Amino acid sequence: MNLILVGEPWRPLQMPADTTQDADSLLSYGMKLTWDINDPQMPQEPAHFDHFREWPDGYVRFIYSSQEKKAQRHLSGWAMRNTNNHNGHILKKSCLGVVVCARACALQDGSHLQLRPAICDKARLKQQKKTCPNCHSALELVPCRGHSGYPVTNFWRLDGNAIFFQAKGVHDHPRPESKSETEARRSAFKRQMASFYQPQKRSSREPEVMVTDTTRGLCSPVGNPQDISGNLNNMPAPEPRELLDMTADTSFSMTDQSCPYFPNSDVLGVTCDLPTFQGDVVLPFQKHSNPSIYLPRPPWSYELAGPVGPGPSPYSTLYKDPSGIPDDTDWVHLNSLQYNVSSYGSYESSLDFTAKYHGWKPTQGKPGLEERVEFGQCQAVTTCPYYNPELPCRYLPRPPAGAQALQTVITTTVAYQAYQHPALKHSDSMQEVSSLASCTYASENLPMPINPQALDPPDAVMQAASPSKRAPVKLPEDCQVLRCALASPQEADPFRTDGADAWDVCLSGMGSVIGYLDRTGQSFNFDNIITHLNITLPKSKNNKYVH
DNA sequence: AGCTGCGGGGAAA
DNA sequence: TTTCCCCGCAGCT
Repeated sequence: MNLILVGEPWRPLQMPADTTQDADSLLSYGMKLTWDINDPQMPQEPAHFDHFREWPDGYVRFIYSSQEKKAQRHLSGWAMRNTNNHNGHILKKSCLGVVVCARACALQDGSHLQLRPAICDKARLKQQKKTCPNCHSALELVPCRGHSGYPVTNFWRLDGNAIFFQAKGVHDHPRPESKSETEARRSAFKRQMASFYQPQKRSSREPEVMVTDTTRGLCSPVGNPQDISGNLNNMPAPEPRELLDMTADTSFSMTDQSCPYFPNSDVLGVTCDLPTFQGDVVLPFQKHSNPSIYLPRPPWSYELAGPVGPGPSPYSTLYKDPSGIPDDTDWVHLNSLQYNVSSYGSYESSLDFTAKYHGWKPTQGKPGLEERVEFGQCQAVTTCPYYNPELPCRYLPRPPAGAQALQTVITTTVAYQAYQHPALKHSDSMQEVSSLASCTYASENLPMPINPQALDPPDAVMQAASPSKRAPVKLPEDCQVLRCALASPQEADPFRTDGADAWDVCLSGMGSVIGYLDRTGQSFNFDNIITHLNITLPKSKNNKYVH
């Protein structure tokens, strides 16, 4: 197949008339232009800027205004650390992954621990020495291998009045706690600690001392042990857009569960032991009925264990003394069941996907957009980064190791069906293709059909299904990725004025889908499966860093 | 203490 | 040569 993506540099890609409008509503501005972060000359004076994306994923490009504060700070929801690329003009960051419980213990609501790895090496080592606040087993760092076995990389480049952002790779791990959440929680913790040391002053007035977050319509009494976790009522005021998005979440109750509680009485006992507050203290979060309120990440599915790339598995050496007292402030209660999809941006992710999804309709397919990349063969790959031979079931709460084959079969079938639908109807009718699911390039905003002939279904299926194919799928450097996504303009953020951002739903692989559906008891039908096909494409030869 | 950016330098392909 | 990563340092919060 030939995904010919040759566009005139710095010019918006030409779209067929009947799809231009849709494309405009789905493309980020950065993706409409053809540029690479390493280009000697960047698009000059972009006409538009993209909204800041907190959770960029996939091979995406955005152009932010140089006035965008978050872009200025090179922020990301992902835990990105600076990586030296020996290029002073381009800031490169690589993803650190996510810190999880080594035993993948299920919290009270079935969710899993997903911490934000400390950026600082020393701090991260210190962090990993701590134990899971829920089961007291070790914490482990799940490295990101989403870019050809290497961590996903983000590039930032300031050029004129624009900040160019380019991401390479697809995160193959759940989202960690976002930086803002971490900071908010830590600051909240400090405030809570301060209040704890003034118990008498507060106790007499406790009914009056309500930390009210009017922006979220939440309040809870300070000093209540349940409040120690300090999350909801101490979260920073969201940006207007985020606030709007929260109110758009139909599952969000403004009244109930405003007071988080500790899911684990053991933990509660620990955290209520004031002396232990002096140091790092576990601050378990209780998931809100809508966890997106303060857990705005839809963790990737864990089910399909997979290779860890070139490096050794980090999981085998992480068990520690389970009797250790949790001493980490950095843990958050997540619901991985509802959020096995990846949405983009803090505002996108604040919405309850499960509530939205059923109202979605497939977007219109788009004829191949052009990218200044030379395409050749495409290869469907799975994203299975968590396989650990020693812990074969760690992310498979239900299927035992022996069920692998069964899951493989199911995965095969569904994967092929998911693939085949667009394939069978692709050639002449984009609308028919898109009636099933649109395949978007680079996961965000750029819908582009996948030519089925290049996907080579058997190969793709085999790779996704065969246990023997669990070996790391080495991809060409800087390969491009096509990700089938379901994007619904109708469901796009209604508060977004430019309509540039689409709701992309990307799963980390068919196995993830199956596992998710399996866990949630949903049937294997196409509507329940949002394909996430990674199509690798050869690297552009001129993709070099400017030195 | 931790985050961030810069830069030196080694390893691997 | 290119592209990784690790590491240390300094500035900042």
